[in-house]
Amino acid sequence: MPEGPELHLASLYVNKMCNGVVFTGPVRKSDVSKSPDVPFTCEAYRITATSRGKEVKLTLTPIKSDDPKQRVKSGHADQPMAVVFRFGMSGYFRFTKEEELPKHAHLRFYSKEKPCRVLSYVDARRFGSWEPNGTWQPERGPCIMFEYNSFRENVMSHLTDRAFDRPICEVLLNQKYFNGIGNYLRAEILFRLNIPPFVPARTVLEGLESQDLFDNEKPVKNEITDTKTKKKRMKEETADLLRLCHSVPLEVVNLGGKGYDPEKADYSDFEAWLQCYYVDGMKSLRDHNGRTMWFKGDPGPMAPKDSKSPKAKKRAKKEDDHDYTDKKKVARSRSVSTSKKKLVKGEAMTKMPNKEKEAGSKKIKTEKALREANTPHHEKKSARRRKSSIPDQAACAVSQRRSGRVTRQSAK
DNA sequence: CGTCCACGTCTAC
DNA sequence: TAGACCTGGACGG
Repeated sequence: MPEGPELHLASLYVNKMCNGVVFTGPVRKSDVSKSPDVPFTCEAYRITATSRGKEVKLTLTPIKSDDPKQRVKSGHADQPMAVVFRFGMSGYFRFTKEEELPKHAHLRFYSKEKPCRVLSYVDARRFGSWEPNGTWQPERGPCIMFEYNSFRENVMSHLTDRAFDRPICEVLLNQKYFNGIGNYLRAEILFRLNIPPFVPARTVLEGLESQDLFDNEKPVKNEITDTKTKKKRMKEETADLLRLCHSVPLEVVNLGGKGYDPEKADYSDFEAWLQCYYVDGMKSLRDHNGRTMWFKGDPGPMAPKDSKSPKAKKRAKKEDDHDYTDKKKVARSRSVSTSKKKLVKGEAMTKMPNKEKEAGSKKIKTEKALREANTPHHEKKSARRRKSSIPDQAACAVSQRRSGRVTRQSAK
């Protein structure tokens, strides 16, 4: 679940679910986990969470006894402890009844209630980790979402760093500067600005301001500028890559309780939100680190020539189950049409929308028809159909839109 | 059944 | 710049 927005949503989930809940006893770890034990035991404590970029910190706070003379049991904590988590590729938190512990619940905090409940850190692949008495990793930069000004300043004041010699799409994954950006966010952000992914990062960034005067909450006040200037500013504003590194992730947070790989119920909203990542019609290439970069149009001068682009094989959207919201699914009225934007006309190849399988969808027809109308039909990809899980219409339409398989240009 | 792919770091050659 | 570290879902045969 893991890019900045998901980590933040995880912190909101913990605060909401654990608000008012009293936890007790030791923190327990699964036998299979290689992460450290969390040496914290307490008769009564509370749990709160905060996030920063791609990390979440839980704070375990002992509750003082009413009885001032009651001593803290030996071996029991009387001071707060922080535990910092990184989610790897599949981490998330869940708060469940003890008998409903999720599979792969590797670290567990037990409530004091009668039938107790458990806050679990769940991580199927175990790439995630936690650190008792931890602090935010010092090598990671300021949070792209909640430390926007310092994030910006940190990037702009280090443009001479050799790190910026690399293609912008690869630099966006460098957590020293872009703490919170991950693979789907880099694709969405560059797509919004139509920036070729394999252009030298410094070229794209130099020229931007260290300070975003047009900051969020303060929409340029008392500034008497002529319309022209204003327009220009607006333009720059919307075209500012660093600003999008802040605002695009916040859009995901605002979708409410989900993000990548969330509960199936709400997942369709996230899918509908994606404009490029895994979307039919978009191209993809493996970057120099072997990560799939999704984009549209020109790859840019530093594109891995050689290369291996992703196998044109399977793609699938999983939809498991972790939703940080309680909201029951409301009828998804998301209109497909609104979510869809202009379709790209067939690019040189690589991926084209695939044809849909006759199987389920039917309402999709329209969309598809539209797309084909604008798309040169020279393609033939085998389309693989991703199961998308969401049964209702919008969902179908959405999944249809993005389910295509891609066909990589062959590798010669 | 087997292959490929996945929201991310880490560290070893 | 490669693996290593893991599980599991979607596909292909």
